[in-house]
Amino acid sequence: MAVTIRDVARASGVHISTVSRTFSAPHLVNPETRSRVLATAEQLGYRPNRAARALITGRTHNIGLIVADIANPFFPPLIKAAETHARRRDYHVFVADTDEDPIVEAELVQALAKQVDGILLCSPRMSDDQIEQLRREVPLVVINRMITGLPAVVMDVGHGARQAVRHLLDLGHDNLVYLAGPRGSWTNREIRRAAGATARAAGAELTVLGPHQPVEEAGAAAAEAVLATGATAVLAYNDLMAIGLLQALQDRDIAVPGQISVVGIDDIAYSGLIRPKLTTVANPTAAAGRAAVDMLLQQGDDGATGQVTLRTDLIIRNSTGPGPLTPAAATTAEVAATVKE
Amino acid sequence: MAVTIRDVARASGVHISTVSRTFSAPHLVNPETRSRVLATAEQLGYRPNRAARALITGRTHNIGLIVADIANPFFPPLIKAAETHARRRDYHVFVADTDEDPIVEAELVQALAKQVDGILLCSPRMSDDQIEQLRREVPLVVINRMITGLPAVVMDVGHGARQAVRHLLDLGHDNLVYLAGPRGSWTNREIRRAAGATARAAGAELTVLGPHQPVEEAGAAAAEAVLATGATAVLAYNDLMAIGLLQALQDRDIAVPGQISVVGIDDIAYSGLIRPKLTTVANPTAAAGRAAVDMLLQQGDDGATGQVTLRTDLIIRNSTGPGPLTPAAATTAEVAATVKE
DNA sequence: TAATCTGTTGCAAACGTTTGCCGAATGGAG
DNA sequence: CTCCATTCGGCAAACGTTTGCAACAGATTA
Repeated sequence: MAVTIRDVARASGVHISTVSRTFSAPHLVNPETRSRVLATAEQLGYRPNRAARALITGRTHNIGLIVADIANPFFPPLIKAAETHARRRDYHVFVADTDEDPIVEAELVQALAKQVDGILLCSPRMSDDQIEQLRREVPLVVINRMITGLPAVVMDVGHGARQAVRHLLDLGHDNLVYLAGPRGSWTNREIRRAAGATARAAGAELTVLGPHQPVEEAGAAAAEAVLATGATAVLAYNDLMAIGLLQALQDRDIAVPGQISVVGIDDIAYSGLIRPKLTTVANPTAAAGRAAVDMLLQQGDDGATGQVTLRTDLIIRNSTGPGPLTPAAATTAEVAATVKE
Repeated sequence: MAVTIRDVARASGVHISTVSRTFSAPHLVNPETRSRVLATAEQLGYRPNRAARALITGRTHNIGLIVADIANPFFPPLIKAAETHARRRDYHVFVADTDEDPIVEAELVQALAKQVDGILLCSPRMSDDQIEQLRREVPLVVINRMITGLPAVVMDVGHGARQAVRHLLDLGHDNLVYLAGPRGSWTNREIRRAAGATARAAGAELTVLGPHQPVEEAGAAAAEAVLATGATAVLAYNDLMAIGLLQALQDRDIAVPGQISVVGIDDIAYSGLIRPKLTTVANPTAAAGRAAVDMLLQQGDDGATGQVTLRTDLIIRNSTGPGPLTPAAATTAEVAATVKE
């Protein structure tokens, strides 16, 4: 059915090995022969069979990308960047969705292992042990999680979280809530730690509510609990939860930022589109995707297991405002000016 | 390095063909032998090599999914549903992004062809001819485009567009704008035709502005042109453009729906989160993804090339309101009640 | 008792490539 | 004219499976 290397060889009067070399080691074949082979190949519509090639070379030229939830707007920009970047290097990308389930996660890595040259693991929910185990079956790069000895690309969410809390403190809030993300999330632990430390250092209170699934519904559902704490400012694990919370507060006629300030994390596409515009911590997800691909593809050469950290930054918009400790005159903008380091 | 069928055979004292059959045709091997083989396989951590299997069976158990823009919020729910559904049937999914470029699109199909059992083509921008050409190289299912003779899953956007226009007419608008989508989009043509016909039948005016890239920026950029037409209601190719327009109007202090009504299409996740909440046409994208996968996997059996049409429906929210022809008393809700067929 | 059938297993070819090895042809140096 | 180096292309084995065919044993039938 399909046209193979053998057809091209026959049609151009050379041995199949010459055809093979024309494609995989052109410098080893006479320019004249080469162009003749190339011509007939083109004419016959020949395309190398990657499966066959993979069988003998051991390199598939495919990579896997495993994320918790494709529909979570945090991921698509990362997926897009990784795919485009990989393709530019002649790699194709399997994308798979674990639905936030660590078991599915592990199964997926194993199922994909034989079919790819490596796997990008985004925000994995597995245990460190499990991940280290899997790393022995297939090259891995972890995104958004730090595991010693494992190549990783992380966003320095701690930095962003500190900025966010300091921003709230400067605005005159001293009773804060952290709306926690899913169990098993490294990012969640980092934020929690950074936010907690920053609040404590300033003598402010920070209540942790959670864990929650990182979705709107969870943010909305947490509204009652948030109000019950009496806090005047909330930092959410991600924008989705922050937006859910915003909606729920709006439904209860609670003014944001008038009565409560809300900060998200991620800066997903539409956090600037809702009203009030969401103050949030911007993550360079596209850059992370590209960096992870590069890391994965270089991994074969030397066993160097770098860890790249990308900077995150607070973006002050309209969902945060003065708290109870602020002189009434101070505006958000004035206070915002002081937070810049 | 990796453990192969041969290792399992040696370790369990049988021929490799018996091991192979244990996995691919269990009924052909003695239950006793089978369990012994299974046990050693498990113990050795054997996993069949899909590339090798593909080489001889011709079936890769992979499918390709090609979309115009992963980061466009219309696609992720479709991708997610398709991937999950495919995996449940033991298929893995390559996802690729064409960046709205028909040339990249064609290249991708060819590059993926040898590596998959079929390809899902989402909202392709290629010409019909090109697609029919490619269909000869690899099984194809087209999503969001109707081409005679080709298996397809389409959303009946015409239906939704008619509903939307009728809704606007009923509200008392008689000067409408259609903010067109990208050149080469079947969906765009369908909407345009349906909206045009419906408006014309009612003696209303419908100006078409475009083509545009299906992104927010394009919607925002079109604001001036929209105002210049003097229209009081706008139907946009998709929610993204509608939202962009909404923002731009807001920036110019033009009230929505007070002065201009806006309708989107797609009902992406956040069209209900922005203010005013966007009136839009809901597309069953997840169902489309699943249907397309089913279609692709059944295609091998009989050459039956079905075409599935999924229903779309207008969702009335707050971005549409009474137009110049409406008695001041009529409220959106009242008018809305009349549009239901 | 012989013939036939059924169930289980081994044998070997095949899938489409890549690649180490070897021989042939060519060309320049001595 | 001989020798050596270099360039080029063919040969065949290998990658990890699947699968048609044949062999064999035991059971069933005539």
